[in-house]
Amino acid sequence: MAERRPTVRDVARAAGVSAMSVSRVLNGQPGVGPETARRIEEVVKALGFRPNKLATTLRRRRGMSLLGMVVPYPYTPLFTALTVEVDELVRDEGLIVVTGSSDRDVDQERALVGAFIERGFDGILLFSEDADHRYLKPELDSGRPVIFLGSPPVGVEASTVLVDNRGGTRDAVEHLLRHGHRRIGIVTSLDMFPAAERLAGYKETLAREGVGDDPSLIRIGPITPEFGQEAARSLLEQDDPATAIFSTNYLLTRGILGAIRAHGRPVALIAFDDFEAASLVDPPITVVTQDLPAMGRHAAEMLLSQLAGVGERERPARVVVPAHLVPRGSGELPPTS
Amino acid sequence: MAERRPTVRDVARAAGVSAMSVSRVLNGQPGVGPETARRIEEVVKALGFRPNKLATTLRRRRGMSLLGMVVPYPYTPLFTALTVEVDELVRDEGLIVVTGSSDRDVDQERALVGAFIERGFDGILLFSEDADHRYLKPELDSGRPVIFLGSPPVGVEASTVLVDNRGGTRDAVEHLLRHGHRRIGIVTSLDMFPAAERLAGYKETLAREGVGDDPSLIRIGPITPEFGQEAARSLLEQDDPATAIFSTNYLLTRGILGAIRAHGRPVALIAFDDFEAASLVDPPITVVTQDLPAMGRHAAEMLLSQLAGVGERERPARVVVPAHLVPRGSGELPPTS
DNA sequence: TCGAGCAACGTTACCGTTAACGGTCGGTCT
DNA sequence: AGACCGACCGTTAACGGTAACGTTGCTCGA
Repeated sequence: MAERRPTVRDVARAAGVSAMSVSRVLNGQPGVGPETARRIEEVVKALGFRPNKLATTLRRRRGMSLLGMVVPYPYTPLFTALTVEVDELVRDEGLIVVTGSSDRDVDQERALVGAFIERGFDGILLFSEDADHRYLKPELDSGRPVIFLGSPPVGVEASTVLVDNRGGTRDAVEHLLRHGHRRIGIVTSLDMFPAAERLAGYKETLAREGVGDDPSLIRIGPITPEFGQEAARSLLEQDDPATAIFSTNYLLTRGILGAIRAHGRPVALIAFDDFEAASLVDPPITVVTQDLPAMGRHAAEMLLSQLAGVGERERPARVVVPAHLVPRGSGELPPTS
Repeated sequence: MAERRPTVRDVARAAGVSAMSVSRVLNGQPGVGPETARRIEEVVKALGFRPNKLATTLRRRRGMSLLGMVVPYPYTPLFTALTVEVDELVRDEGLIVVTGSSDRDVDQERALVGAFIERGFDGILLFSEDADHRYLKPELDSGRPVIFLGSPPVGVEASTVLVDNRGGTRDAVEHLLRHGHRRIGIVTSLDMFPAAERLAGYKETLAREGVGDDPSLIRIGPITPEFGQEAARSLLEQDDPATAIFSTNYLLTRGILGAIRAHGRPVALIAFDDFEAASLVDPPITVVTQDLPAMGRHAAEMLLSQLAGVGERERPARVVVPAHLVPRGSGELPPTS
């Protein structure tokens, strides 16, 4: 019952040396004779000694070997793919990646970030929906890596990996134009940086192509399937309806799919962000995907580089990864109304 | 640059008291006069002091306030729903839930569990695919809660939340029989406890209903979409083919859906585990769902109860939550061949 | 008036590890 | 021979917080 785990002192006593020699052997430091080292290693094995990471981290002021990823909603394929990618790249350094969800709640997001910091996490990957990150300034100054993913930090400087939201949107809109559409509806929200960027890309592209944006084709609301459904329904049923829909978010897309099905006739659709069901439904959904492996690679690189250069704070980096159009069927439908 | 965060001692000095009084105020312990407490609280706020959880945990020997969930593959809806449920139930206790994936690798699973333990996680939620858990005995003896989800521990005793795999399978098979099927194929694997249970339930039910199981209707292989696809294809194209398919796992289901589509004609299908695309495809997929909120509730209860009764080890509990058949269309198709 | 009792603190020590520093000892160089 | 060196190892004191225990001073009853 409730046995204590052995400590360096226990090992030291059993081996007839000081705790310091044990520590040296464990960390591969010089200054211990081969015979002594051998004896210590034997005792370590015999007692099943494992160093206490809390104590080590407390003493060394770093080294929990934990990376925390904060995502706004529970683990969609998007975040998952990224986590997996980062995980593979940092595993060699002995780093563990864990994920927590803020559930789209800013307070919860801050609480989670704070929890990670308090607990000595070595770095944080942050898909933030917060509109102010100044509370992170002390941490950033202290040199702890916080990498922003998807949207840039507000009020502080930090390394960031963004997606080419405008470019991806431009490709989608041009794709629809090329297939004969002139009335392209967009369903989006404004409270997230990516969504706002995508709306901007939509307007830009239509303007550049001489189509002009019609307010009656724009639906802005909460990021929920319910809003997506209602928005798509009204786009399709209004006077002078949309012949194609561009969705800026997966949750909206889910609602839009329901509306299109209820509508009866197929409607052209391009959705930002790939999702598993996209190729299972009929017709398969044309999507704009973010280059997640690239995002993960950059994020991992930034993290490792900042962890290596302890103390001295690096100049924050910022990269933008491309977004790719993946034609699958739904985006190639001609106008029908 | 690289400023240190304030410590209790800094606070104490600034407030003109001892570190211990600060500690008492922070933990709501008695023994500090109201005026002194007020002054301390002011200084705490002014310095932005936040206690160092590592130091606290090291001293108190518990209290990282972290729960780790280990899942075999990255965050499918199944695990996600459970995490969310647990998260809500333990949040009041100040506990944070994070998730890590073993990526279906037993070594990785053990490494992750070990990492959580070393880092002072207060409890572990384990969706294990390991065939031996004796390595956890010391931890269980020490009183740290490890809750097994989905499959029971092997070689040790620990609290467990299981799903009624046999019951759910029975409902599915009976459902298909009721719709006129006599040749019901099953696609499954054996290396996981739930899959084995589901196969057993399948055989049991067929036997009880006087149909008898035909080896040519059983496909056992790795849990991958590729195998699912190949298995379904052969089930549908062999002599005396299956008229209905029962899938025991989501990854298999994905492959099976592809095979059915390639097959051309609709085929009755019931899949274990719900998934998002299930209601988006045509026809919508009839599934057997696990009662995840109930699982989460039980798991959280077990955890909290074990955390409350520190030291003394509780008798391991075991509960089985029901599985429900959700008819959506694909399971109600009649035999066609 | 003494001291029992308690509130309000401070001191010490410890959690487990390691950085910084010191000491010892055998050997080399001049 | 004495100075000097480096390899090996131990001692001390942190890291940040708090349990356990002391200390102080005050109140209040006998």
